[in-house]
Amino acid sequence: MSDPTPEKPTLLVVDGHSLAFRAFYALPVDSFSTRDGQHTNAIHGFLSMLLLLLQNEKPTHLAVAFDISRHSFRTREYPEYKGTRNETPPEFKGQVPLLQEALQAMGVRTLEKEDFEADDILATLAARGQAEGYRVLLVSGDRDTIQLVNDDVTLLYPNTQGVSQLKRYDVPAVIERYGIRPEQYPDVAALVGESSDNLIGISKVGEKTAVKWLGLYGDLEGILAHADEIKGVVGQNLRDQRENAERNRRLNHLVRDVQLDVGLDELIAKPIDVEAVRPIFERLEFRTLLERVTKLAAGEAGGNGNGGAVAAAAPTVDAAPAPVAPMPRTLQDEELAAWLERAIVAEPAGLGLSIEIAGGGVIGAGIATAAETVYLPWQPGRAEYAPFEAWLASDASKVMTDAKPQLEALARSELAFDGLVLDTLIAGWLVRPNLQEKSLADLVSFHLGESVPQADPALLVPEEGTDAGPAEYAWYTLRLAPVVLSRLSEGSRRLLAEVEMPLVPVLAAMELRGVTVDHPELAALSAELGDRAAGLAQLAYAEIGREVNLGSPKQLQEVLFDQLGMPKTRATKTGYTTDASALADLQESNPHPFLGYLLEHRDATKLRQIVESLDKAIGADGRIHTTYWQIGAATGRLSSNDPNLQNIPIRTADGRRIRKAFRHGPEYAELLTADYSQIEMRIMAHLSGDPGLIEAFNAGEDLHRFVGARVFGVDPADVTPVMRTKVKAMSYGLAYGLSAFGLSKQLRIDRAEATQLMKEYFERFGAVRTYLRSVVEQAKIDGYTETIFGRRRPFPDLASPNRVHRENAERAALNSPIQGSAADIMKVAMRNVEAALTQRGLGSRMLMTVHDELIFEVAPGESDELEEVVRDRMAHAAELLVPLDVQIGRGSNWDDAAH
DNA sequence: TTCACGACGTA
DNA sequence: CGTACGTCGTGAAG
Repeated sequence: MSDPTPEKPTLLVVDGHSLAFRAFYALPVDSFSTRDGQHTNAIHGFLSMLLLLLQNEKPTHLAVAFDISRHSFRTREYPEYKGTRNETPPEFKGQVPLLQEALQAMGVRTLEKEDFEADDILATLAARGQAEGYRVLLVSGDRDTIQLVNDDVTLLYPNTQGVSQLKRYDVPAVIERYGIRPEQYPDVAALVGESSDNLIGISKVGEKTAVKWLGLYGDLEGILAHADEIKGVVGQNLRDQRENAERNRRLNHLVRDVQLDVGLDELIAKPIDVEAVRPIFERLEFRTLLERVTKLAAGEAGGNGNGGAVAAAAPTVDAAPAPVAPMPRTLQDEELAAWLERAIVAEPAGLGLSIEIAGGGVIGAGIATAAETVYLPWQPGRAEYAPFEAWLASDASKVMTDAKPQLEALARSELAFDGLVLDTLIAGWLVRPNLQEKSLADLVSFHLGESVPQADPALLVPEEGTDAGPAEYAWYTLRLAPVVLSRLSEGSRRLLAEVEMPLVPVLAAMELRGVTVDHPELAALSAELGDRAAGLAQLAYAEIGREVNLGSPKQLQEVLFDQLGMPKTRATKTGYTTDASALADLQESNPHPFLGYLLEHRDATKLRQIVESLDKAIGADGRIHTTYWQIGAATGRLSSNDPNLQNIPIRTADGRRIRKAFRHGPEYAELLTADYSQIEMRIMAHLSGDPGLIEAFNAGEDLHRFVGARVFGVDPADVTPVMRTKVKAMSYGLAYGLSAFGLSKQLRIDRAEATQLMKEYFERFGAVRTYLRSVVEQAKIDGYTETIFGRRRPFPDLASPNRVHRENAERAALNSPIQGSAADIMKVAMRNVEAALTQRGLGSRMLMTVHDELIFEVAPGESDELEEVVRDRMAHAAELLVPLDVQIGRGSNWDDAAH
């Protein structure tokens, strides 16, 4: 392709900050840190990329440019410039000086200039290099550098994800991809705006319009000169907002004559002195990179293009392009059967599979081995796909990404399915439960350092036929499998295989079943709550003599603090809180009827919202089908959405009326609910091994009464309700990292009493305190916490120098093994209950889960057997030092079935 | 139309 | 200055 002109020297200039930042997001921060906790992913990614560039491009001259600060002449002209950028992540910040140190050791010149950005240095060196007869290669992640491309200057631009696969932009490439010449790019960007720089363009003007105008009028100046001729809303917007475009154009113009106190001859690329590099690389624990440097220095660089042993997302340049999915073939009948037979042998760990869905049903499927892919445009009743259907139904191993919706589509299309051995989305979540990767594309980007082909959003004129289809998805899924699995601990792999994967079809079945909800009941309740809210609003208005929007915290603040002159409450980002507890405090200190009406109005409208959204979610079958998000919570819990069935009110009588609308279907006899009682406290007892707490559970009497008796030194019979309440709040608060301050606030007691209460508690249950401390200590050593079942959750912020961040992380770390173990136990229970119901051939079905509760639809005559099975499977989902107590209730609706 | 925020429902 | 979620309406930005 690009044939380096041998007689010209090559000047390579890299935008250090932007590439390091790309690398930071491309590589897993968890996988790249030193024993003493220094994050190194950005440094590693950057250097890995640089080494490949050195190897492949063989530059004769080399420099890396950095920004000195966020401030430059641009921010002086326009303070909002780049103002939307978030705070630099702390994990990234410390890496830049280390990177500079490493570059220095490698003999690479770094450049920076007060008041300018790195891209201005690139522009300046590009101009100089061209003038002095160099071939110039620029590496930058900032699109503004496109303007620098010309016959002698080529831009290497990272993909949307990371620093792998640098795209090579020479003049033809820019024209092909963007439809304009490089020097026209800033005009387009000025019109369109650049949100990442906080530069607002002309409203309604996108890239297509901008390119069209450039074709008509040549450049921005010409466009503005003819602004009067442009019709319609966009023309008016252009005339109204031309200052935006003019300002953007001034700001995105790169300065090409920055005063740099360095000559090009000082940028000569020197051979790397391995011994000079060794100390810093060893400090960064870069073994593989040191080997690569050694090889490069020894001139052995060649063959091994992608640096095989690099742990993750090995950056590649043109010489080692990312693998491309094989062209899918379409097979039928015997040919399909034969292919499947061979494929199963070729991929003993399973074939990649991706189901194509439309209208809820199956319309196609992609199947992949490492070397081949097949696409099947499936339709019901087509005999030519019988071998595929047989394979689907068999227990032959399948690897999928986000299998659940696909399993549901298969079920709707009446295709039997078995053999799911791995869902890479779930596996990826176990690697990084704090959830960055929510899709196949995210996984491919993170774990493979590649991007799934898709219409490039940066394209001014979209290409056609570049989108990946089911066959490609299946192929990427298959390639992800070993990489993701290799990043899991043994315990996590077991959790995946034995808990998470078996749960996928269980959740799919629950979602398909849904739950019957009574529409007339909800409609009546909604109307009643609506009337009540309206009445309360009128009463509230009367109190203040005007109408405000009671749902607007902003307007409420005016009423409370300006009009009524109440004392200021806790500060929020945008003013002062008007939340329920603050209003209750105000009611005590400054009683006013308005406050009461407001609180009641809030209750009524909130409930009405919930009722309305539930009502809207009732399907044609009279049932609500939620979606459980298996990777929804970092602790391991499930989340429920669309609608969320895990936050249905229960605490108030009106709230419980909503639960009364949850019914059993007509073929069923009743609902059954089963919940773990005090599961988190039991897990605390187990994990801490506290003899007192264990005794409390084994004694089988009321836990809080037992604990209260110990704490207050009285007989269990003499524990008063007040004492019980205090102890209960204390016990539950412990698992959340509650402080004496928080406890005093919640119980409305003074600090001293709260402190005393905690002291007494820990004197009687000392192992609990020891355990809670040890969780955080161990997490600081390991960087993660672990549940009873081996589920891990990393806590990078435990090392944060920011006290607020660090203490937040400490509380979360404290809670994680407890909440997470409870989630593990419930998942095991669900797997086992579902299996038992199937095995016994019961008609009763599991419908819902709410963290520590399961809800079933009971088939006629099965009540007792179901209760027995459910109780048994839930109670024995885990063997702890204390028994797991399961409370079961039955009734014709969810509320009646509770307790 | 999209987004951040405050508020609030559950475990 | 108590963990984990999802959803709603508002108001500002687009």
